[in-house]
Amino acid sequence: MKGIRRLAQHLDISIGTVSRALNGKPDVNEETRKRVLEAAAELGYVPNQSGRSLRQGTTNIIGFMIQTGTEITGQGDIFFMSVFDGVQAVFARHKLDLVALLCSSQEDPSDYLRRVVARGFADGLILSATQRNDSRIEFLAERNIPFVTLGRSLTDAGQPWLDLDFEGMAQAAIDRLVARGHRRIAVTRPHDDVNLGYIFVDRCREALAAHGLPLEENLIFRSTPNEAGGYQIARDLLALDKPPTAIVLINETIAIGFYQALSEAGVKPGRDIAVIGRYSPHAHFLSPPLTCFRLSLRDLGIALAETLLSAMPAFKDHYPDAPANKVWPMELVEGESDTFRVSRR
Amino acid sequence: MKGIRRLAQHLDISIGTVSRALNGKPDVNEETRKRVLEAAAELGYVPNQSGRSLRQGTTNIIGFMIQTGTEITGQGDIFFMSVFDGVQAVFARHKLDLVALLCSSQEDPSDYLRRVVARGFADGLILSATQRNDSRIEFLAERNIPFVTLGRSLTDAGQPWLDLDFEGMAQAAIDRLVARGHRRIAVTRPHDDVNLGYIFVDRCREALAAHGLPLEENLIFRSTPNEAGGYQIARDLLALDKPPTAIVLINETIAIGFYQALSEAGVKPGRDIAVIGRYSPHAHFLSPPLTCFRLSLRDLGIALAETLLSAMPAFKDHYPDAPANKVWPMELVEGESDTFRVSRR
DNA sequence: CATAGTTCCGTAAACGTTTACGGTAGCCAG
DNA sequence: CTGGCTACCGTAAACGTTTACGGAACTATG
Repeated sequence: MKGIRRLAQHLDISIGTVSRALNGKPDVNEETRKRVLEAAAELGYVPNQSGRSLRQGTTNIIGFMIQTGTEITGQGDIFFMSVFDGVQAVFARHKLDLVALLCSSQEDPSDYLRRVVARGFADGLILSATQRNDSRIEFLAERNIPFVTLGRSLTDAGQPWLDLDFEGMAQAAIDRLVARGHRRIAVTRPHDDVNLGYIFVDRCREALAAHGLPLEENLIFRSTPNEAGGYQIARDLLALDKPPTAIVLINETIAIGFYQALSEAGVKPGRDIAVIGRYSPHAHFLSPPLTCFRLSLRDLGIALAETLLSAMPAFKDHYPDAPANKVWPMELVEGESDTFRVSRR
Repeated sequence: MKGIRRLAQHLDISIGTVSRALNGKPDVNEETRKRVLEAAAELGYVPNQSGRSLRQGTTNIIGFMIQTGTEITGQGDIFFMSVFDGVQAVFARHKLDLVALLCSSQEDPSDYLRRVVARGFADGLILSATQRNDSRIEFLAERNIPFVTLGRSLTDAGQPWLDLDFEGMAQAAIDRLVARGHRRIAVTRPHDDVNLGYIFVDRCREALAAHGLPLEENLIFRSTPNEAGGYQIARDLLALDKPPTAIVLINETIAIGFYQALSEAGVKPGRDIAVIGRYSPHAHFLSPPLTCFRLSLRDLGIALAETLLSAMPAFKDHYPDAPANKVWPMELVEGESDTFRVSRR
């Protein structure tokens, strides 16, 4: 005899009463409920997840899908760990558990979803590393599986999404650099599948145009979102006949490699070139400290969770005014990497 | 009508045959199997996970438990993403899925296990951030849930474990530095709960003793395993009356902050002090490049998976000679941060 | 032709829960 | 005493699978 039956037998009451007692249902004497809870603790009983979700049609699990093995966004684990923490803070209130669904770099993300999610593994999903065209979105929308994406996509099934405010960052960075006299400003972008590259570069172009300046095509640097990519960018940049006087880095970790390549060439950020980047724990420990855009990842996680829950019928009424779409603002952290000014002539 | 019944009705055969056909059981005509598979693809049928695991008593899911919100090990996401990738490479062969179980920093890890794992959520577990005394180990051992830990623990229930070879690193680093004339060598360690600190420091002490040298207590630096921790260490170190001439850093990211604090004081690694650390993608992009110990995280993941499977009855015979315990060797990557020599006098 | 063996398939039980439903006992009002 | 209400509890069905078992239809063997 196992499970709830064992508990019921031990207490000499029916399994129905045991179940009701454990789940806080009303139709049970407070005295017996107390006995049940005590016995459950004593015997170490925990309800079987499969039995429960089979009956209820719900798993109380939310999946956060991330890809392993590759670096798509260059957002390190610090990034995810912080976001996770915010998400969990919300889910804990509803007895939901968060797990990270790890899609191997060997497997197509949509196949992965079909394999694991379509079997009723999770009640809802958070998608990260959203692609510019993302078939996962259609897949989930067709099946009516609640989800929210971290990152906008051209694929639009009316899904909720949150994203970082790359437009705001582009606008603020360009305005700031132009105000300091820069006229030839470089920007970086990740590879073609990543939507934020388009969003960011387009807005940089607009912001420059508003000042009557062009975004020169050879000043748009494409790279992998890691240290080596930043290193390569700096090398390419310095090899130009007429290098730019300022640059905006879109990824976090590329700053490290970028600084190093500059250093090897005797070029110093803030003195010889203006650099603006993204915050990461190391940003403050570069020489000079990186001027960068930061946001609260924990708060972002909280917002992700609330937006997802507002898309789930069972929790919708708890979050009446959670935004379905939102760009998350970033704040500027002043460093000394962008103090280089260009005088008008 | 839903699920397998719908499929069976559509094909006008029994659900038993459908199930056998889908699961590759022998007692089914190849012709009908073909029809079933086609119909399943057409109707988009995927078996329900709860129903299946309720019946089989197995979930085909392996959990990799990590803690969110806090930085315990200072191993970034790059660390986990790479390990995950190796683990998945093995699991894919057995149709096992890997998910990361995210334990909030707000919750006790053992309570977490009780809540989610004890309900039959996963068939096996990989534990990371193993503590010096870790109650999770007892909990899992009592319940006969197969698991392997990444990191040794004093808590010994005969569980399999893998760990990085901190002894080998300590020995090689100390020998190398002593050979270059250093006699006052500092080491770092994480906070008290983390076992590797004891392992590492103890071996450093032994290695020094073999050369007739002491490990001075005030040259053991304790810090958080992040950039800020490294910064603080360097500040404390430079403030000493008689700073050491060499240091071995046990965490990956502390090197960045350490370098920065040195730089601010005009002290240069390789020229004024010898530094040896741990590999991370940024190690090569520091100035000068960090001499560090590296290992293949993907291979480590593969070994973790194989060791876990060899502890699971259902897969034991596939991995007859997977080691139950192993320290994973690290290789030295030569940089220029440890070229500083001290002449005997 | 009888028997045994093989191949394939259908039936039904089982996994561990939750929950709709009905029933009993006690109480109170008429 | 009757009827209705409340409080509590037991029964059994249901969730979607897998699989042991048995049986039907053939084939092969003697």
